Amino acid sequence: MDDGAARRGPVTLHDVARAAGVSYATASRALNGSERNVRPENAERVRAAADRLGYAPNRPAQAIARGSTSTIALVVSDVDDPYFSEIAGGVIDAAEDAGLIVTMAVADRSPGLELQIVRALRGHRPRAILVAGSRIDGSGTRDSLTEELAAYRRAGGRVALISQADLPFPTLAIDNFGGARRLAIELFRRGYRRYAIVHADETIRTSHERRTGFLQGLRDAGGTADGVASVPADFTRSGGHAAATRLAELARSGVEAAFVVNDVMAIGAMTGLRAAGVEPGAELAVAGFDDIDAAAHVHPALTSVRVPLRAIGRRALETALSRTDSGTVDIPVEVVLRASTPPR
Amino acid sequence: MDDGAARRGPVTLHDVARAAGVSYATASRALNGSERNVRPENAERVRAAADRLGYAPNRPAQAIARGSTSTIALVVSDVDDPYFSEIAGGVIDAAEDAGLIVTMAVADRSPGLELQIVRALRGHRPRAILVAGSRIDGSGTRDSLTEELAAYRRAGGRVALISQADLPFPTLAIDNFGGARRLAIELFRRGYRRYAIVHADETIRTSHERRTGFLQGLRDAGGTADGVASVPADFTRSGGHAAATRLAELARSGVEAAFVVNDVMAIGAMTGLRAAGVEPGAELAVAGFDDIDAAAHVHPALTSVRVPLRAIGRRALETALSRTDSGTVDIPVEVVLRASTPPR
DNA sequence: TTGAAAGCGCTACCAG
DNA sequence: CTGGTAGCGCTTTCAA
Repeated sequence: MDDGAARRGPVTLHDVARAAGVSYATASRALNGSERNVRPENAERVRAAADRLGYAPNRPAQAIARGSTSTIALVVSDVDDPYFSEIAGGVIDAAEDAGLIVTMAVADRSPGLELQIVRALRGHRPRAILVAGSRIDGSGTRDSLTEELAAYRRAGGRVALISQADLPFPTLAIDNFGGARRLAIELFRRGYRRYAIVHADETIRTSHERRTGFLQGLRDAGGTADGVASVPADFTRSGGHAAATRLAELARSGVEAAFVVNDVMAIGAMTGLRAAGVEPGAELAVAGFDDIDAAAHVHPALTSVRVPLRAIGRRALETALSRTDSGTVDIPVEVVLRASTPPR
Repeated sequence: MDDGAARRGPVTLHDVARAAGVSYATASRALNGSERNVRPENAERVRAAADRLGYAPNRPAQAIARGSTSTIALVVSDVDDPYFSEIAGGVIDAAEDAGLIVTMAVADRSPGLELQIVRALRGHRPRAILVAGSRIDGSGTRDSLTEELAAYRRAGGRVALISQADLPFPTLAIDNFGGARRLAIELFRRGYRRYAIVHADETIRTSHERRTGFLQGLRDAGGTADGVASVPADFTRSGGHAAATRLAELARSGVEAAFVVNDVMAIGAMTGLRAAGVEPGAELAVAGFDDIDAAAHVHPALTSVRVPLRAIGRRALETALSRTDSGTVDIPVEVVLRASTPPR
């Protein structure tokens, strides 16, 4: 009755074959091969033996024999940020559907680290490498990253980027400029005339695009971009929170609405405002961008621009895997007006 | 000048060796081996060639040759939940320090899926499998999961569980009962006498432990657990949000404080309360559990029980990897009183 | 210090 | 339909 289950080391296909009384090759076919060319009776015996022994095929071995793995590599800037974790959720979902597993690395918003990570990941021979995260202008890492990814692709790998326009790979481009522009128009229509924009460093592409889009929207709506107060802040919740001090002052001096370049910061700002004695929504309208899950669940519910994060994650995987080399995929966004920007 | 970089397929060690004019074995030693027994001059040439060709060692091949991979498998219930993403962040950090990469799977709070995932993961021969997520009583999956993990370990794998006491593997146990108990005592000391508890299904171990711990604390503080209102809810933010309706009624009928079994739900509840016209903190004190990042950044800041999530992630990896088979590691928790439960 | 060659577990091709 | 076996890319003895 002892099939060797107590032996050290994993059960191998060899063990299974012996236990089932068939050849190595047959066992392989029964378990993983084309399924079609092995007598049902034998196949059954092999499967039974595998089960009994708790056999799990050695993936690295399969990978090397087949020349391709069943993993997807995902690089994000930060797992704790809902923006990225929602994207990651989408990728993981889609990967699971495709029988793939995802390895996740965190670049911590450092282009240098991001480069290192991609290099390391390449060695794992994933089916695809997905990189999510705002490009940082002038980091000097652009070319190396491109070269790294190009080498990977030359070797047969697939690549997709999320929100990193202008690298020569299939990219899911989020319409930051257009979304912010339309948000501005809607806000203007609701009656707001005096604005503040809370934004991050100008080298962060996303922040820059959203800010300029918003200003353009103001002009397009018939207003002016002059006199819009600019409040720089960290690209994090505490950044938003910290910016609230300044925002509270501005509110008291007549500013009516604040556009914060992402929801995480906006939520931080709302909390900070409340702490500073300014009621968000009532005394200062606040709008964000991304429409993360939490946006609809804060109080007042946050006006935002909906970015279909989970769908983007799924789509990124599909794009990478699809044979046809789609260039840039434009992801449409949509303004979502909520209670934090009541009509005035 | 053409080293074959334009050839299809990845650059192999063989290519590097040839380019450097040394043998395969030497190249291997120079790049990955014990480093010590290759002439510096040769080592340098190999490294240069590798660099020039953009060589990245084929990990699956190394894995099979060495008999061990450099990946860690992490199973969580949900990536979007800060509880898990903070843990994941800790794991990824620690893994990076150890030169390991983490593959992440999401069990979606389904014990069945969790089992399947562990089975699949086993095939990837990770160095360790880490499972985070509250055990669900009576799911009938306990024994199979144990067997799967045992088989993995028999084959040389390492295992660590987070908050899943009572499976026979090294476990990081969060003191749910004790933390909730001490929270109750502190709240009692602050003057609260009439309570409600928002909790999830009793089969969710974590929820159960926190609820009973809180009740015990009330008794230990000299109060009574009788008459504590029980509000069942989903183990999610919207669950907490939905529970707020009931909570608002209770507040109006004299309940002074609500203990919500986790922060995500508690934050949802605070938002819901505000929407229902009850000011959290002022009209109804609210306390949560976990002390996720957001807890300190909502308004009013949420009283909670601090669970060192990131540290737990790091620790889980260390525990799994450590030779000495530590049994259960007790993770201390700490009550953090904030503005959502002002003294009364 | 180096090279040759035997595996590692599995797939896939080639005969039977 | 089945078995034998040559690789896959790398590590690691074993000799030289």
